[in-house]
Amino acid sequence: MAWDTERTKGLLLEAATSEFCTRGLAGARIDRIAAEAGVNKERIYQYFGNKNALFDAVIVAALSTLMDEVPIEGRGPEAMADYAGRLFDHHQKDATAPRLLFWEGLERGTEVVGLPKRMANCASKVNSTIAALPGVSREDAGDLLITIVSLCDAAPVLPALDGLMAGNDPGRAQRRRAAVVRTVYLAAAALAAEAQEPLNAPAATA
Amino acid sequence: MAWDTERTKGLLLEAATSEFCTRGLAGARIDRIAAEAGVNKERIYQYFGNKNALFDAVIVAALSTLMDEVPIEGRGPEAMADYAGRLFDHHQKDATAPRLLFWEGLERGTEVVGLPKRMANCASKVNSTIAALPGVSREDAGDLLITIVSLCDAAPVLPALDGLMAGNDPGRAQRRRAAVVRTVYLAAAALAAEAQEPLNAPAATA
DNA sequence: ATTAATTACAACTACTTAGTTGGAAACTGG
DNA sequence: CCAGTTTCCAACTAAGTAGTTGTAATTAAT
Repeated sequence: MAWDTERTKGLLLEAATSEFCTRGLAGARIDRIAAEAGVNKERIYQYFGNKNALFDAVIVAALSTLMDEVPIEGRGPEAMADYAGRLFDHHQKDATAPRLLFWEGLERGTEVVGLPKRMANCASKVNSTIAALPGVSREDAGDLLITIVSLCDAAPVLPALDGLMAGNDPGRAQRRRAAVVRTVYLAAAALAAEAQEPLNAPAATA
Repeated sequence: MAWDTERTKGLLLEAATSEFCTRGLAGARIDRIAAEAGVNKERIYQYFGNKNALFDAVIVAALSTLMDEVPIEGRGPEAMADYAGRLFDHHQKDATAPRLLFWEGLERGTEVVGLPKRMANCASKVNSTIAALPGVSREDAGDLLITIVSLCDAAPVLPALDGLMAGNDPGRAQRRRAAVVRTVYLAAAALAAEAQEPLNAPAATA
């Protein structure tokens, strides 16, 4: 059996994803990642460089995977609401992506890694949004996507907020999901309507 | 001059707020907090106990201050949209509260400190929301508030998202603000309308 | 003043951390 | 089988880390 370096890299990346997801960049421990992967930690430095570069690799891999796993499908405001619902469900099942996204935002600020690939991913989502809502501007499509991401990704990262606001009743996750879907539908429908009749500009900004 | 222990505590809390805000719980350094406050670090252990307890004190102080600084005023969906706009502006000027909120969510999970006080604060906001939108249920009011917090607090914590989606054009912060305000208005108006005519239930959850 | 408590602080401890190194083991082509 | 390269790993290093302690200064009550 030849040295299966790809497998080792994969094990390391998987363990690192789990560790960074739960503890963040500052809280993650290289030794723990190596131990969980069953690999000597020196491999991390050979394959990825250092802790920061490993974090970068985890971020790029996880967020790019997510983009493929939850596509925008169909047409009209319903399609965007449906997308939001599926994104919400996905994050409810596995909070890796939203947690990594917020870790990155908090610990890295505006410094983004893997820019070209991620910009391409975002542009692709913007294009899908425009396809779903013909006539909507790129700016409005981007804003709608940010709204969707904010609503779907904040929920699993702020698990206590639900309980603080609504008490401990069961089924509040489902109600939260419904609220997100409805809000996104309303926002998308407003953009679509505005795109149809752009002449009577509503004073929405006031 | 007597021992001004309150001043010392205040200096420590201020320095700790800044340190935890930028670096989080795992990334913060006790030595750095003491140095920035111009106080010996042993004082931290006398006054607050340990690093975690200091973090707790910072969280409770910062979030409770915020609740008072940005009140819900007026009636109708416009009032909720206005509240969202002021919250957005507040966080744009000073991202301390949203950053601490997300640090807490990521590093602490569901374990919330200062529960009674914070539940009271949330209940107060829920009551204000119900006052602004008569007939709305506590659950829907809480959901609307979570929507507002998600939209307003995610923006300063994910500063890169804007650029990734919409490019680097200036004024995108203002457009984002307008989008948040409009979205909140639509969500609040829908809840208000539903409260007026509760008999024909729209299939919003489907 | 004297005493007893509190507040301040520098030095210290025990431990953990990211990152390195030197050499052994496993694979490759000849 | 052999030389050269790559992969592996245990032990090591140098620099922090949270938290403690012994002691001196400050205060207020006697």
